[in-house]
Amino acid sequence: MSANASIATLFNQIADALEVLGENQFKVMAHRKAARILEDLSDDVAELCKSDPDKLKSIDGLGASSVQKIQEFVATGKIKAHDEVLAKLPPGLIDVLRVPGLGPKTVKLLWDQGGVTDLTTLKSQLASGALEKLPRMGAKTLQNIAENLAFLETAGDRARLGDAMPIAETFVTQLRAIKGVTQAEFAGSLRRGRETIGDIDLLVATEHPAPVMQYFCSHPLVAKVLVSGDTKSSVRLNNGMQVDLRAVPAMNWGAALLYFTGSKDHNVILRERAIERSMRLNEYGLFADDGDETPPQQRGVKPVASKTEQEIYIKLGLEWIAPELRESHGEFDNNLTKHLVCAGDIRRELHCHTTASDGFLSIEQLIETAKSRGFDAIAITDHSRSSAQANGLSVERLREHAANIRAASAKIKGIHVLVGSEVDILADGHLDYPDDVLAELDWVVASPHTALKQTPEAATARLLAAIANPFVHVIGHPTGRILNGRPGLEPNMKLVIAAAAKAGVALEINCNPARLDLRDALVRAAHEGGAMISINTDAHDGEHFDFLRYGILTARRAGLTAAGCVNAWPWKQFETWRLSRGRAKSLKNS
DNA sequence: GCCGTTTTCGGCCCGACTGTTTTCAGTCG
Repeated sequence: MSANASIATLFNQIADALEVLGENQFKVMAHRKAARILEDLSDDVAELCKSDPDKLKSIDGLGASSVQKIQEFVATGKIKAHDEVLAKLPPGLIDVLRVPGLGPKTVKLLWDQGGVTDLTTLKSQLASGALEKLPRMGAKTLQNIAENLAFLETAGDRARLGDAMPIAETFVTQLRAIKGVTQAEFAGSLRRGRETIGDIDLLVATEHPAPVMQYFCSHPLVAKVLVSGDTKSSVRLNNGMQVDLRAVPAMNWGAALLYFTGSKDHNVILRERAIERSMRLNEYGLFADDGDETPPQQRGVKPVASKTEQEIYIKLGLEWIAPELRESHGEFDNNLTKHLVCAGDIRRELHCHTTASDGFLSIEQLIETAKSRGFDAIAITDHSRSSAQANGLSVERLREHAANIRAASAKIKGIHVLVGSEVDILADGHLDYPDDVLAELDWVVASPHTALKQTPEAATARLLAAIANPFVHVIGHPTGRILNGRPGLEPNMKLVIAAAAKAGVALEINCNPARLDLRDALVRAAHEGGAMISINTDAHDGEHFDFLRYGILTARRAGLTAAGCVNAWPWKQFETWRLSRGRAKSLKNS
């Protein structure tokens, strides 16, 4: 685990412990915010402590106390304040907070008066009936705790973006079909395009929410209704995923969509801007602050803005900010919305596989698929010889495959076909084919597939060696991570990005939702560091071309522009760059 | 704990829903 992730974990644990101990809630929130900042930070904090400690101190949300803790961890591997605050609680008590519905107050009560010290004692105390005499512990509450504890024991990780999106879209389509529903969208982290999703947030506009709530709670995918109110319901699906639905009148649509899209930190800043302008913002709208404590929407006060997100941003002195940027990462000072790359900008696919290695489409099918999507080119990049598990090509098979690709290309007009390879970057940084073989190719994606647990130093040297090879165009899925699977390489990305920028090698956003590699924060660092980005689906089948949307969301979260993405460049510009690498040959038919 | 174009002290977002309550505490997002 990186230092950033380790420290973020400790900060979250401090927050959990402080909360159970009943400490100031703003102190708790400050620790959680610091943890979020560390998780999203592209720089390695250990590196930063050494090379640029001032940058650490300048990060908004990290104060003197947090910086001191970070420096302490980097120097000693521990945080004294963490040890001290956790020593005040039984070792397993903060795990009890993970049970849905159990917050700090209840956990404190269970500990003080119920003999609960961890998840095991919670289970045994529930079974023994010892908790029944506690205040506010009725039969219903105890039953919910037992059910939620059982759920926690089987619950998996956060859902991947690519798993949550199709489910959300199914619901949205069905909700839109209900009479009286004028609008329906998914919101939350899904709309912001985060790589993993805690739960799916759905929003509908309707003047008649009752039938919508009834439809939702009785949906065939629903395993358990968690909450069901007049305007808000939550359910757990058969696959364990939680889905929340909120219904609002059409006139409140924009305010609600803004509110439920988040992020939390983005919304806090919006509300602060509202207060600075003598207004208040909630999920019903932006209202003039008249000093009355009762919420304005309950008094029939007409909002200043509420129907669309755009008009709310405008009244707050801002232009609309794309959901992918709403993470409080500088979007208020530098709103890149108008410049972000979008799916329509993508003109070519530069990493995909045929049946020659581990794909499911023939060369012809792959080319036709790319053509049908309106692409001007496709690079066919089957695996190299070391990827035996993926039926990687020997040099002989590669040459035969190349001839087959050129033959197919000659038959299919209207699209450029690049003969390429996804070449393994071996553990020591050597590529899986010798340079004279690479020189026969139009296009080279170099990717790590094995030895993904090597040290950061070895990983850095490995990627730098691949970048230094003059035949390489793109480093494919640079870290090799699998979401909810394996962490992958942890190279010094500052050095990798600088080298890629200098050499003119692109770094990939692999769109496969299990990968999304590079991840958003590293794409941001790469783009800002002057490295080119290549967004590729790594398609092994026709439908994998649809993964592009996930790569685009990741790119937009990073503030990537079309100009920074080689897949979006005009063909001539792309060719000039491609041919500048190694001795790649120009296409016969170009 | 963090922050500052009125502030180095005094604020820091707020509403829906549930369960246990006779008026509200706790959780969640």
